[in-house]
Amino acid sequence: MSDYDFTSIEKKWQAYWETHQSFKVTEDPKVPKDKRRYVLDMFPYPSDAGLHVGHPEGYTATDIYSRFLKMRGYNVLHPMGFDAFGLPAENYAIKTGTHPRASTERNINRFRDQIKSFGFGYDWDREVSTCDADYYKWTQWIFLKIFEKGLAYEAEMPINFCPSCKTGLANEEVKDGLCERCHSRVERRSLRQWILKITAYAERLLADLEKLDWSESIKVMQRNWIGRSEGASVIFSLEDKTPIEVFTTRPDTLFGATYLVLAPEHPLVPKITTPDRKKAVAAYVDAAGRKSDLDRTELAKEKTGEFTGAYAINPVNGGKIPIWIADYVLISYGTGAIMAVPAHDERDFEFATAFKLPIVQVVSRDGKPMELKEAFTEDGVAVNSGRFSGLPTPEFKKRITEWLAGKGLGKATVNYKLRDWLFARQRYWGEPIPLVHCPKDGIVPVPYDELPLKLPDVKSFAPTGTGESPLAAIADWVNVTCPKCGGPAKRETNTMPQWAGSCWYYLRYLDPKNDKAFSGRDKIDYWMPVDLYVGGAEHAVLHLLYARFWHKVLFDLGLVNTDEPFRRLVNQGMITSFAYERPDKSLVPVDQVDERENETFIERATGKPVARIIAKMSKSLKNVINPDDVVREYGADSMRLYEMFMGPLEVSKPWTVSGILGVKRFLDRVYKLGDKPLADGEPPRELLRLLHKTIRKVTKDTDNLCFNTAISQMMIYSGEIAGLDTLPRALWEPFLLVLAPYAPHLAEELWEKCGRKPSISAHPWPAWDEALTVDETVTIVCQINGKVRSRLELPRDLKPAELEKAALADARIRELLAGKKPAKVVTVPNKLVNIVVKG
RNA sequence: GCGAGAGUGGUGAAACUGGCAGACACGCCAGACUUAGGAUCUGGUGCCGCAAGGCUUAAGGGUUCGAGUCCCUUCUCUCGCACCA
Repeated sequence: MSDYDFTSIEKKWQAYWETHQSFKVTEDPKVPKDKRRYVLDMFPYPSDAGLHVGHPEGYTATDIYSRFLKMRGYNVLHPMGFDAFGLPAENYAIKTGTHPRASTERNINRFRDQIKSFGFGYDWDREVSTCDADYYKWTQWIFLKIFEKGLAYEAEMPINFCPSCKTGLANEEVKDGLCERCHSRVERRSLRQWILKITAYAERLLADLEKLDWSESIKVMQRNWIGRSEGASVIFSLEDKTPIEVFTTRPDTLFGATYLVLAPEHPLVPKITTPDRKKAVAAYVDAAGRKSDLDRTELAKEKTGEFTGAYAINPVNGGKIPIWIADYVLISYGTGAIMAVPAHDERDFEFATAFKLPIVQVVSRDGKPMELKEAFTEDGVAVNSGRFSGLPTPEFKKRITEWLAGKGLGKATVNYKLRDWLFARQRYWGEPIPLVHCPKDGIVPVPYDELPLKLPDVKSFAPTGTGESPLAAIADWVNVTCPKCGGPAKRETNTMPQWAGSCWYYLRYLDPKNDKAFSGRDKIDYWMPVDLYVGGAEHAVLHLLYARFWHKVLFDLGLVNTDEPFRRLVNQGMITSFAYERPDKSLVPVDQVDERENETFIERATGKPVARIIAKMSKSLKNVINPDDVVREYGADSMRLYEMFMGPLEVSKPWTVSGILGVKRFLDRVYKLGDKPLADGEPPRELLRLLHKTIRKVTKDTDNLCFNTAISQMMIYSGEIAGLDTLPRALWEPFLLVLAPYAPHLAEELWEKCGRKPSISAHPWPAWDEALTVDETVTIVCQINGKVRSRLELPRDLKPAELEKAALADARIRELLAGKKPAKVVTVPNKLVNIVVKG
């Protein structure tokens, strides 16, 4: 008897797969379209911390699924690569002087080794790195296509600027006013920027979500982010007839508009402000300009504003209403101006109350005015609205919009919260934007045949912080001749954001070495779209929105075959860890806590009890699990199996050491089963039945990504056959086959040990015989008034009358009935009999 | 505040279209063998009760012969959004 030496077994088979190119994929034209699958992982950013346990969770899921599909006869594309441009490498370079390329390469090599140590069946010939010139050549190429299509523009405008990362950020990269990456407070700064017109695709990005098999929560996040709202734009005018356009979703409340509010940045503000209000207004505008978005929202409780001294005319009733400015109105949404209806909008109500402005009710619940202690924002029936009074809200909206349109005073309008995508970074380690600024010809694209525009070497990686990237300091790179007129010109020195490379990497995998095109059209047609995309939910509105946008642009250019890239998306849950919390909610690192009996935990330093909680893994809590350690101590197969056994893929779940021991024991048992002598005879009937049930369950569960229940079925099965002295081949080999996607190294080893030729991954998946899964007898539950009172072991498929008869004949049932007559008997074939008695 | 998802043993979790709640695993208990490093094997283990039996899927109500599952109300947690007019 030998020990389960997982380390040498895993090394052996990883070497075998590598030398035999077991997972190399080609575009075999004989395989029909419905037998091809593209299974994609979100590629990692190779940080210097190495892989964390969250990475192999998604990767294991897709690996099991891909191996499973392959065994079922599919041609499966399952590639891996690296999202390799980005700030951490650059920051490291600033600190140490190491070129980002050097540290990135080192990290990639480490990541690749780590990923390989799990035995994932990637086709490594298709590996891509977004920072390779051969790759970013095509990122630049696609950018130029976007530029040519008029979807990229340059603008100098106030933007989100992270003072710590020293670069501008897209809206999607700011969370609660903090930089999504480093959590510094984001400032407002005016910078020259390159911006992509993602808003031009807002409607399609929204509508096409319907076609996608994605989790509802991600779709909702994207919908909210795009933020479509239907309403009307209405033109108010000043006394001197200057028009002011506002956007409202409630044109039905026009009669209740008692003042207008402009954003402080609104261009009309300086023009309309009366001399006596100039000083106060200018001070307010200045203060608002210096506030960050966070400041503006943090102070949300107290409404502030200033009266401009000007008045506007309400187009529906000729009412003269004051015009205010306030920072609760955003210049970037709608027209930067609103009509305020305090009776029916909470914010306007607050503002009107604070500044003692009139509140006029124009909607009521039932057509009769009611007392308003707060804004009534629901739909209702119009009041105080002239000849529109009495109309229900939706009808009113339609009628008033038509009326306004007829008078040229407004029209139906759709607005989106989505803003254009700020696409320039004032940093070094990214794709150079391939444009040239010529004093004569303006913006001139770098000719396609000069791509890639290579990232030059620099002396200093440090961002200047002035809105210029480190590239600006390299005179002989910056100064060029204009591709158009040949005169002196300057290169664009901004680089692209990290998201650029990941917008299309799934297309490069299809044809990674193509130097004529970003990807061959035949390859795109062969594989696309991605059938299953697995990754973390943190990219819900960043990568996933940007990639959809680029894909749609490529689709419109006729360069790809579908208008959506990722047909099905699954977000794996986070792997968390236990930590401890004092009664005051402060956290205690795990190494400072002792466990006592019955689930109590004591902080060693104080001797006081602390509560066990589930927390994200973090260095400070000392609860980080390093996957390398796990592979070394328990083996890759145990790690794979454990991460899948913990619970459903989509939910987050805490790591426990005892949990991995459980699956390790299972693999130990399976390994020992391999020592039993094999027999060729007919296996026992019950075990054969269990085998077919197991094949069925593992097949269906794997297909549905329900790996935890598939594993539990394999545990049950292995437990049952463990009692045999000799192992019928017919029970053993099919089991190894269903185990193979889950614990591929062990399965290969045992497959070889029982005399089969490797690789098991190339062997067809076993089929189950439905007839063989059927039990001869079934347990019939006998209930009286819904309570289980007895169980009967009966032949299958008895008729209802027979079931009823059997149940009523049961001694226990007769005793409990005590002669009472059943009022009703419900029977469910092969399941139960429920006897209903009264009284 | 709004939106989405979720609340099942000591723990991670199962449960198909309403039909034996708690599969599988951890932990714990008992036994076997005896133990060199998280041993292994067998049995038990939702709660209350000596027992018969009763109770049990966040709480309460409803529909139903029958509800973890469907409907209503409330509570709690996680995530996302948050002056978007």
